[in-house]
Amino acid sequence: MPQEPNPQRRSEKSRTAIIEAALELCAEHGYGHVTVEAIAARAKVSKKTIYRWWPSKGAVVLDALDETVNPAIAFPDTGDLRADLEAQMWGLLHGVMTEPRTGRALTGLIADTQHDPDLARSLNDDLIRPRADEARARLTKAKTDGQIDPDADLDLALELLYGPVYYRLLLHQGDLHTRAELGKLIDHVLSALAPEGKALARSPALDQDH
Amino acid sequence: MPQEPNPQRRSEKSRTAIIEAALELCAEHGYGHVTVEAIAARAKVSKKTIYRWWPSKGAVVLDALDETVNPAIAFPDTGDLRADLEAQMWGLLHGVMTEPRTGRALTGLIADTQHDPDLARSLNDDLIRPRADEARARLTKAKTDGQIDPDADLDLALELLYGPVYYRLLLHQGDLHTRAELGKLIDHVLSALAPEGKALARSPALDQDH
Amino acid sequence: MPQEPNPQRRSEKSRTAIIEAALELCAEHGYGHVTVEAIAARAKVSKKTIYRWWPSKGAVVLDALDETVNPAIAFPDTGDLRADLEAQMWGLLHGVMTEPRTGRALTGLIADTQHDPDLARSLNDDLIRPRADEARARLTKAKTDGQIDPDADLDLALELLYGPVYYRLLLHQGDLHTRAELGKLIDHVLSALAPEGKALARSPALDQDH
Amino acid sequence: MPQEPNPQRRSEKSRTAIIEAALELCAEHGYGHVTVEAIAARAKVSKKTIYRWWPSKGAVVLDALDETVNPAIAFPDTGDLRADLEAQMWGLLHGVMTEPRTGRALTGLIADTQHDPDLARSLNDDLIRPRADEARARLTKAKTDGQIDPDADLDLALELLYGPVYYRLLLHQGDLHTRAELGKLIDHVLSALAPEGKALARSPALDQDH
DNA sequence: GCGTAACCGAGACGGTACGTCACGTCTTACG
DNA sequence: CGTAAGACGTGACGTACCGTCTCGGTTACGC
Repeated sequence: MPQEPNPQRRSEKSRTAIIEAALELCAEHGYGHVTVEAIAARAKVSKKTIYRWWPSKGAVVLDALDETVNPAIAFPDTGDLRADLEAQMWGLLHGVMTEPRTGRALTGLIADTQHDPDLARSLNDDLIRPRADEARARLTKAKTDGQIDPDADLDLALELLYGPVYYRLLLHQGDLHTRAELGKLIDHVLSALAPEGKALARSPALDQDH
Repeated sequence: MPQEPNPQRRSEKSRTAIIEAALELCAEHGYGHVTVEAIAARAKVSKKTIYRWWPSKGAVVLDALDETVNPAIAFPDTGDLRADLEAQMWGLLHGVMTEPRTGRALTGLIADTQHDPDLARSLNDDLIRPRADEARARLTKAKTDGQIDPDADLDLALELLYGPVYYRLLLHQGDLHTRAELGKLIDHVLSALAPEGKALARSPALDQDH
Repeated sequence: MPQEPNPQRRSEKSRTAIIEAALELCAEHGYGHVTVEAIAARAKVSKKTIYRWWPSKGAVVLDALDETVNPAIAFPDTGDLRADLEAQMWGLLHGVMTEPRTGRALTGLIADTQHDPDLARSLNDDLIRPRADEARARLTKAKTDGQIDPDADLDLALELLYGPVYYRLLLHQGDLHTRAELGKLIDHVLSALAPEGKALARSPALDQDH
Repeated sequence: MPQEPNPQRRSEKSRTAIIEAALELCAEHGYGHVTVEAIAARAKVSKKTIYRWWPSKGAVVLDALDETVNPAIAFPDTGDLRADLEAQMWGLLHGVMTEPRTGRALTGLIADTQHDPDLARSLNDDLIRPRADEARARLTKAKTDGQIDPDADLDLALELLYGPVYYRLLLHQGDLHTRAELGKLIDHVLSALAPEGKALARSPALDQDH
């Protein structure tokens, strides 16, 4: 029998210490230089205890992010779609990606998924997709409310919003969007989503700064 | 790559064998499972020879990609901006990212840049930025020709084009854009760039498939 | 050996396999061509396990000799000093130095001490000095018993006995003392140690063979 | 054809620089830590040049010692056998073994002979045996002159003289004989060699210091 | 006195082994 | 039974030297 560990008896103290240690070490040395051995040492925990509950360091960090990051990137619903989008995306940029404890952890985690399909699945299931679903739900609601065109392709819109953000995160790591750039990005996408009557002649978002 | 040692009598045979071995191993086992030892063994070369000319396996793979990938993603100039964009981006998707020898190599390389700033710089300098510069130049030319709005923000446009592509590459790895999706993406961005007189009432790209 | 790590749960099986492998490899290829990697491979043990408990291959071989060699060079006490000396020295020559498993190991070890002071100290403490102490004790007892001159310089005597033996071992490696030569050597030194009344007119040991 | 190097064209400058560098490096780091690469670098010489003329670093050091050491250990002949012996042996101890440039070189060289039979042969042929032959010749002359017993076993005598010296050199490296100890050793051996008429009742050399 | 063949410096090359690191598994003793 | 401690086999790391091998350049012999 593979005899899975009985989660009833799991030590909450150890769990917390491990998650805490993982984030701290990510902040200090960067995800790539964090090792299971170091997490165990920092958390005063046996390596066995880590491997009993998680399959890899990536899974630990994912759990850690899951607990830490949610408040910063929750999707609000104030009725003002543009404000809600900006709030959530700014939370993502400012509350997660530039926070030392979580930013390097997140990019490292995404990096790890390139050679760990299980981790990729977990990351999507636990972190990425739920946010996307929230965002899609918010856009769908706006569509129902008549704030955006009923024919708009919401998935394309989501890619146009989040693609550039992650693109910069992963390929220009230090150089994320400023609040102004973020605003321009959102303006552009939203203007294209606008219902026909309210459509602007052309998207102002692609005007240059002047 | 910053080859400090004066490459006065560098062995071209070894160099080629190393680059070839690196790409083959990426194709077979995935970038993350490639080791310098394996490259050396496959290329029948001493590890020292690899370390003499490259600082890390990432640098080797970068050089390998640089040589292999350029034809597929060169930026054409047929006069038809939309066709040129689609050709280049489809080359990127189809000729690089889904090619076994280069696709896994590229994503793994990007992953590695998350904890190797030198590699990140090299990747940008040698691979990413030159393509972006070509694309920007093509757009600028189109602007000069009056095909796109003189006030258009070309950098934003580039992010809107390439962001979603890399976003999918890195976060939904198996699931890249189809040709149709790519076309829609390009249509959307180009329509927003169109000069004022020719502006469509609203971007057709955000219509759903029907 | 100064085993810093607390040897609480050290694997006896590994320890034995390592020591055994070390001696076998010395016998097969000679100490100088033995490598830690080869010992590890032969003993089916990780290199790390060797380095955990010993600082160098020399230390391993020293431990191995210590366990293997002791019976052959124990100092007997039959009451007959000359016989005891000859027995012990012949054991050293025949039971250690010409045994394939130990002979090449010992000379190689001594060689290594020339550039490893820690090893030199260990070799003296664990192997050389204890034998010298036993021999000195045996001579001291003989002095007490009146078998040798009470004024005799025992340390000089020890050097005269063992010096030539090691001298040949290290400088004429194949060509150790025969039993007859050993007997002559012992006779010479003992005759010089004889108490005054029993002194021979001159040492017969320096007569040539005839 | 193996085309041996033509010694006529050999660069004396390189030869000297190599030998000089070898001894310096022995003095600085100890024979065991000297490498051919370091010798080449120090002597501003190509490795190829070293390997062209010597088969190994041991051979270089042997040549170096051969040139440097001879004056210190030449065997004098003043007519006074005891004085001659003491002079030569003290030269060996003081002029060679405790000299930084030569002492560590010599012991390291002897160490190396334990796993290099060619080097062992060269060392004996070039350095060890010639001295032994000189010593034996001096003793033979003394025998002819009637200063020592015509039946004396000169080879045993040589072993009794030099064995203890090398024994200490190799096994108690820091702790060589003092002049007094050396004198005692010589006295002991010579007294045993004395012709019958002059024989002492017993060897005074084995009396303890008092 | 002038080619030309050898030596020379420089250092790249294929190798072997080094000693270290982290992996993921395991064993032991405690609570 | 979960845990802390940590030894274990595995395998890759990046480095150090080995001894061999081109390279051009320089030197000195022999025609």
